[in-house]
Amino acid sequence: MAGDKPKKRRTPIWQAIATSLRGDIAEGRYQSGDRLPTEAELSGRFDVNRHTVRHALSALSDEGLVRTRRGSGTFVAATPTDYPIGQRVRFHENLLAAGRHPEKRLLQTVTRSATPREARALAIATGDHICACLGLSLADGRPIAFFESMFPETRLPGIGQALQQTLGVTQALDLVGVADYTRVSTRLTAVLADATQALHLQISEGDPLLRSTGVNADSQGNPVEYGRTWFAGDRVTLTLDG
Amino acid sequence: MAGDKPKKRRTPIWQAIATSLRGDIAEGRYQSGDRLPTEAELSGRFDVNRHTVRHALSALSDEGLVRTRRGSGTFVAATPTDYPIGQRVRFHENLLAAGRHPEKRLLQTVTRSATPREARALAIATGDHICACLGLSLADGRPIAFFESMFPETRLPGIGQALQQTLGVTQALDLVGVADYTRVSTRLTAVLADATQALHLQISEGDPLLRSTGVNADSQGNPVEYGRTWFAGDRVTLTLDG
DNA sequence: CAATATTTGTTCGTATGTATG
DNA sequence: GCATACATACGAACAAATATT
Repeated sequence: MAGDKPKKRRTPIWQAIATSLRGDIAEGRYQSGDRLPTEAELSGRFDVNRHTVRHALSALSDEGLVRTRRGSGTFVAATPTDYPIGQRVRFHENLLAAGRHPEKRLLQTVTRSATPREARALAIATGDHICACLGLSLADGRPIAFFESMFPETRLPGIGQALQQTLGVTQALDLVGVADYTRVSTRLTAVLADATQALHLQISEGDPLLRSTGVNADSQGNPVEYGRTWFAGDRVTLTLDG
Repeated sequence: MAGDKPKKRRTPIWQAIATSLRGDIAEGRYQSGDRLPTEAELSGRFDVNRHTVRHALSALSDEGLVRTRRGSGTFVAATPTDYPIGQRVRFHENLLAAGRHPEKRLLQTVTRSATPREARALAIATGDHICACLGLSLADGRPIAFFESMFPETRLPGIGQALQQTLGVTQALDLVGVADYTRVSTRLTAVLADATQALHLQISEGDPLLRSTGVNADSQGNPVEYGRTWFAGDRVTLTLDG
């Protein structure tokens, strides 16, 4: 039709609305799982046609930020948990800093002999006793990772009891005399979930997992933990700080 | 039938066979990708039943040392390529240092407008032109990663031609005046391969991929590249140096 | 393309030695 | 001694995927 009547708008209205909603979600005004206002309400609030609101919502949906269900509404998608990894990996601190509620469940703790691979990683002799524990990490009640952690019992006497008494690796290691520890190596790859992992993580067999293999060492460089963690691919994003 | 008095055997035959084959592989007698002798040949060579050979091969397969293909044979598994990631990611240098032959194939290069997400990542205005290219990274002729790389053409005039002339990102950026660049953010998660990715990576749809999303910036901190890379989960292990 | 041979995968069955209670 | 369970080892036949002619 005719040319521009209003002032030359550099950004389309729908993008402005999308940006606004994106901000609301980012600031936590609408949280994961919350229902956004109806398209009618939004078109009233922004004083635009409902089509324009739909365009904005469509963009957010493309970004994976929201999901719409016909007849039900538009919902904020479950945001993947950002999980920083680096030289210091502290599960509870990481998630608390992100404003989430961390939780850890120990499923099993056994003391057994180290396999050759485990012995090499921990720099102990094959057959030396290690304390191995399986567990689950949750954020806001949702399982996000399944882990297997091995501690050299010969180097850290009493680590077994310490792990069962306390809730976190950091505290347990502190109890047996390791005041500080840092990550000396991390290896990452992608695998498919087997039946056991799927069960614990409440996902389906064959879903993608991000597997992290790492060694933590004390300040003298002695390995104090060799662990493998399987992160649910759609619930976690590992972030590396440049 | 059984006239023989079997001597007291401490280690099972199948374990001895597994150890023997493991040694052959370790000494390079069978190299990565080579086909082992058929089960029939092995059962003849070791003078045992095929089941016994299969038991040994099964153990090696569990260790990830070999992989069997029905109707085809048993092959020495290709060792996953170690791929260090950190503030400096240089594909060619990384692989050359590991004694492998790196290769890069550009599949497509187009210039188009940036989506909001891309614009945000590159710190440009939505709609600014970017040069987007799809490609494939190979090690020793095997595809290991599929990538999508976006460059801000407004900030780096001529990047499109530079990319098509040269073989690597580093050289192309050098041509348009970016002498050095570092990674300012990296995000990792696991996903399943779709049909396109599976085709290019020569894997199956639904195989696990490790997706890396990252931004590279020049020494002043201006983003010069926004890229996503999908690594074949069973061919690559990302390593982080502590 | 089709027929054939090769090779691994699966499922029966049989037999022996060893550890356990 | 006996019953049971488990790991090991051999034999035969067939199914299914692949390679070759």
